[in-house]
Amino acid sequence: MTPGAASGAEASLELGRFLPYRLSVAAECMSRVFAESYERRFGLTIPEWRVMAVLGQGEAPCPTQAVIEATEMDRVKVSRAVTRLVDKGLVTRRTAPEDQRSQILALSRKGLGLYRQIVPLAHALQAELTAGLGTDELALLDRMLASLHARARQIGLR
Amino acid sequence: MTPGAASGAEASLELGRFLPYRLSVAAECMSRVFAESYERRFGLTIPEWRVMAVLGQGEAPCPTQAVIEATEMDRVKVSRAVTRLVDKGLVTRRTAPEDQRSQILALSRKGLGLYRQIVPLAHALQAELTAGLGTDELALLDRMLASLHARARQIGLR
DNA sequence: GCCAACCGGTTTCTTGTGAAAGCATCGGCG
DNA sequence: CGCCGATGCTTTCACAAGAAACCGGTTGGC
Repeated sequence: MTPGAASGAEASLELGRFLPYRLSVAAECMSRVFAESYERRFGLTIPEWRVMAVLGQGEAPCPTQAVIEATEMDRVKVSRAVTRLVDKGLVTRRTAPEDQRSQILALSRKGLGLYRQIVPLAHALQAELTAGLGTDELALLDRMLASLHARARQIGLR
Repeated sequence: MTPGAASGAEASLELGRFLPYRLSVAAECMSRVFAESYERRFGLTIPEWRVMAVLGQGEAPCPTQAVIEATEMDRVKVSRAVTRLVDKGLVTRRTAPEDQRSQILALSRKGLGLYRQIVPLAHALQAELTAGLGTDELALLDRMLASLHARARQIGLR
């Protein structure tokens, strides 16, 4: 922190040291890298990938609602991603027997195959990005992101 | 890290532990909080606020190009944000004498007034969000974000 | 000087997003 | 049973974002 500016009430603000900005820019840049990679190699968008990621982990069929929660994405976004994935034959969608409104999603055989191709790439890309950081640092990063996320969420809902 | 999953080549991937996802979700959530606050209290969008933040720091008139670089935003985004700010009377725009293509931007008196209102709020909100973290941790976070950003950028440009 | 490539910035066009409305189903309560 | 609010998901609508085309203005090579 700049000498003579210890309190939280400075008159000026350097964007480059402003956390929300830093976080947003870093996240965006990172997302772009992944988005491009997924798009180029697998023809997937990030929302589509996120849905597949949820369906792939555990491989259990899963109601849409659970996907919405697990991906933290908008209902609409999920709905559209699922539609596209079904069109591509990567995901199956059947209405739940016990509640006809809800839908049970699962990876198709083809989808599972693709998922198994993507996962190693995702891990590799993540490793490449985090190469400069130690595992203990990464653990701390994780905790900090969780803390920031939780607080933002708390403030966000009024 | 999960026991028995030390290498980077796991068969599965838990979205909740996947850094780009975590980062993206946290940043988005945080942005929403700020966006809502800026909008509600000052009628500004985040792109608009970023432009003002750059113009406010140092208060020196500044060519558009510099704003584009400092905010890491798209040319188009900046162009539109500036237009709106000029319409609102918060920013002045004159063509540079030495190069008629380029434009020199600055906060108007009114804009500077608003800027001085926003800065303390921004700091306060940031403080609230980071309340759970120590200053040393925050410094580390800053370094890690820089590292991730730099690597992503490097990978990004082919 | 003149023309072509270039550059700063805006406009156009396509696409993705989320809020709100819509549609179908479900569960509770009279 | 039959209504009515709640719920799961989709569609519509308005708008923001970025790619590419565009429009002066500038610069460098001849």
